[in-house]
Amino acid sequence: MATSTPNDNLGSESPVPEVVIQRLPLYVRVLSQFSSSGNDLISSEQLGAHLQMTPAQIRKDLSYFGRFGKQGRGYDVAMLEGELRSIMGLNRTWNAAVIGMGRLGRAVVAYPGFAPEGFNIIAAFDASAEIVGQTISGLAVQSISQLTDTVKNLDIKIGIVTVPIDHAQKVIDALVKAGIKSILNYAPLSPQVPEGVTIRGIDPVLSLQSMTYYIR
Amino acid sequence: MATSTPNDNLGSESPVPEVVIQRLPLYVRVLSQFSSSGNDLISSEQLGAHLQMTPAQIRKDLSYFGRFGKQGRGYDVAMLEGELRSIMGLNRTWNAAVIGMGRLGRAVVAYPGFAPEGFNIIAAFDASAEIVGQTISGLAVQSISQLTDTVKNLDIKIGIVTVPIDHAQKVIDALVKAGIKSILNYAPLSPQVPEGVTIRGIDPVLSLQSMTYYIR
DNA sequence: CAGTCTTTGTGATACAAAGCACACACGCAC
DNA sequence: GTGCGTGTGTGCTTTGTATCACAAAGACTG
Repeated sequence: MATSTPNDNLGSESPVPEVVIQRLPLYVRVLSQFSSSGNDLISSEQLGAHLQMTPAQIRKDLSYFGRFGKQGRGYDVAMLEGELRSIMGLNRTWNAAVIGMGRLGRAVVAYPGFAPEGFNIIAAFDASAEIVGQTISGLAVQSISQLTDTVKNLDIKIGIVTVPIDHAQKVIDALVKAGIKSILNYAPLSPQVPEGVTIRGIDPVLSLQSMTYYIR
Repeated sequence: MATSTPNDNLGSESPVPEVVIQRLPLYVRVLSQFSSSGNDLISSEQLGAHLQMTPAQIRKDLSYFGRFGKQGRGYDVAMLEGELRSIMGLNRTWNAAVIGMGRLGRAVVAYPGFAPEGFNIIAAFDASAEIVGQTISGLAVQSISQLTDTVKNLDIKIGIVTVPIDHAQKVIDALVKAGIKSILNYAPLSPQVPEGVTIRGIDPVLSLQSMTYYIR
């Protein structure tokens, strides 16, 4: 779905294309699979086969960040995974907050896939007075009015938006105002965010809609 | 996440770039919002403002399919939405099956967002003998061995994969073998699919991982 | 340790997508 | 019906991304 990200030409930092950044987590994933299946060396060819992309593209992508391979042998799986995690900021944990504790929000806080990857949901918010105060999956649901304070106090860096569509933009604005720079949006709208804030949308309907074209 | 799609140079049909196809549902969404807020004319400028993209790109995208606007006025909202829906194959309903009736599969079949957009989940499958036979959200869970038959009998065109990662590739292969050409994959792996099959992944972790780079 | 084989890293090249800018179509006013 | 304002559709240019292809680096072989 729609994504927006810093163009990142601030100063002279990374001129690394956004697409490349989006592929790195894929590499990390394949590498971790690969290493747990006993291999400790991998070639760009093998990596490419797993991801259905060309070896050249993988080498190009990696070359934005350094020289991690050895000619004639390939890449040390564990080492490359570590390097990529470090580049991406994945060798640490990140605190996240979920806003919207309806059906979807409950599913998100209960989802067991975040924590193992270092994403800890440590706060939950809702607008409804009936839900505020409840404990859901071990989280005490707070009022949205406490958002800014809690974000500051708990060092929350990521906001996950699971409110109904008609509240979504307001909530996103509030997150931005609270200083959040990374937002994961489950609401089916095209959100407006200022430059410098990255937002990614999760929207299965949009994915389905873009597939029917090919089977029409 | 990883997507794969027909390169679509079959015969001499549409040389329409994949990215364009992925944007059309966004246009449809904004148009439907816009019309329900009383407007019946929209310019590429306004559309662009909503989606944070340039007017020129929108006009270019639309020009792949025809000339829908009127100079000096813009686009008739309802008409354009209708045209786009027709182009995308969204002016009909599509039958879908969910494979994997664990936590995630249950959430998917219970999700109320699919049906209003014409995606009807009319079959559910699972490998576990305990789950097969249960009725979940009104669907009688079937054994995966019945997949091919049911797909044929019920005219199912879309497969939604919600099985654990270590079964996902097998299930995807089974769907492909059953003739499914559109797959929505919730399992966190990079699936292998033959050409001619479109697969889209829903993976919040991947989205989070590609955001941390910018706030590292 | 020379020769061969493999696989990287990367400049050069080809391809694809986005943006610009303007001619032209349409609507409206007078 | 002439003239003006607005916004489309699109050829051309610019920007961005992927691929090619090859030199150089390491490993292994006898």
